Amino acid sequence: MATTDRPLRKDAELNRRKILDAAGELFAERGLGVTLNDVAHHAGVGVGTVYRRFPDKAQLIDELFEERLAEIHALIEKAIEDPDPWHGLTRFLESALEIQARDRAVKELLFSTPGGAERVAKMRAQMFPLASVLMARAQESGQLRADAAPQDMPMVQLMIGTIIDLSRDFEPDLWRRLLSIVLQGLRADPGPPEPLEPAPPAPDRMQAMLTAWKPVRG
Amino acid sequence: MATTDRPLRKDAELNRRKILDAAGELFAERGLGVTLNDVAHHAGVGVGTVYRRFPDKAQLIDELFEERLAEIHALIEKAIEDPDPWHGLTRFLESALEIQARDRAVKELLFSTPGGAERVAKMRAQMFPLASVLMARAQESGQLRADAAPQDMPMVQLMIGTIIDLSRDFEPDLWRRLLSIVLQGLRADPGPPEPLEPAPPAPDRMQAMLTAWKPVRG
DNA sequence: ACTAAGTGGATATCAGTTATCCGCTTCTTG
DNA sequence: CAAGAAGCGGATAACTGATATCCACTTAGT
Repeated sequence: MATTDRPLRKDAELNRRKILDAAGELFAERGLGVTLNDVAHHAGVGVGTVYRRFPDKAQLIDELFEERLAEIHALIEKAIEDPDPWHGLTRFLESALEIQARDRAVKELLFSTPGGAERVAKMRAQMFPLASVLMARAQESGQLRADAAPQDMPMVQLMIGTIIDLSRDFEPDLWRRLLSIVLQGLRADPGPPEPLEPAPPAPDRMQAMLTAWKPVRG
Repeated sequence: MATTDRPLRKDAELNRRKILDAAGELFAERGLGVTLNDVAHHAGVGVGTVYRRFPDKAQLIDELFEERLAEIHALIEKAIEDPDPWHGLTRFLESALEIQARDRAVKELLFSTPGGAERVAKMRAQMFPLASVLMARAQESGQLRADAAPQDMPMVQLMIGTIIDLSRDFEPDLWRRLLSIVLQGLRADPGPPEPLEPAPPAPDRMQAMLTAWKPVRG
């Protein structure tokens, strides 16, 4: 749709890249809520330039995240091929969540359709059967509890995503601790629990984290 | 501060109650984001009346939730007295989360200070040592894993709170399923897992839930 | 050197929230 | 039962914050 047009002027193409880069950075660190004015400023161009290049925010986002989503898709396919099904499952969750930790916008893209991005919806639909396979394998090998369902996967991602958002600016690895707990709870054969990875933050830091937390939009 | 003034006129006092009731309902079902105009309309009075009675939203909230928070406080004190420490712990989490499920505003109050409500901060500070006792007891009895910390408690509440918010309008009890998983992950002596409580929603209902989800404010 | 393409950023527009104002109504009390 | 204080409703002023446009000016490219 965008690539069939005749080539942009050299400087325009450069600005286009600057915009895309700036948007990527800004979305990653502040979420999809950033305005195109912010993006323009951060890219060192005028607002007009951004709007000339991208009809609206949704378009820009679409273009920007096609690759990022494909990345996650690839992750799950790789996880299915892991010889140890449980290991494949946990590695997938970990790596998907690492992406979420690095990029605020990813969670928002995966778990809501701000502008009605149908592309994302399709992607999710594609991933579901893959997640089913991933989990089925871990169940057959007797490692994942039998009553876990593929539907639990996005829930876990969302729950841990909450911790990621909560602690990002204070204790960026804290989510791993909570993920350990959840994974422990998903085992079919829970032996003595493995030690919880990062120690919890000191009570006063917890306090700080909690008061900085912002609730969801109604 | 408010009670030292001379008594309100009869009709004014009545309206005052109507406003408080309406606010309680509205906050419960839509969160703290509702406007005082909404509250006024829902109470069947004019906006002016609300602003005459309450200088601003924060004041209204403060007044409204003093009791609600005390309720949670009482819950944890009761839990400490439970003869079975693990049962006390799980019952506390369940009942606290039931309140969150019933009332959208509670989570926002507990886990953020929108207007700088110091009262809430104090309350949290009071609860922390109680949570410590609750958990210590369960650890001494060998039921709660030794490396769990009181700091994990609010995290769990937040994580499950996410599921509550996600599923409230579709599958209001779904959070219990995820709580089961987390609790399983917190046991020191995990035998064969207990069956997961509510079944997961059908895939298409999951899809609906996820696309309705709104991300946090940046 | 000429023109089509591109640029910046002030600004119009829109939406949503908070809070005020003031003409009118209702209580209260002497 | 009068009179004035207290209270009421709700239109609307004042903000805030975001999106998107417009147009005088600059630059690339033939």
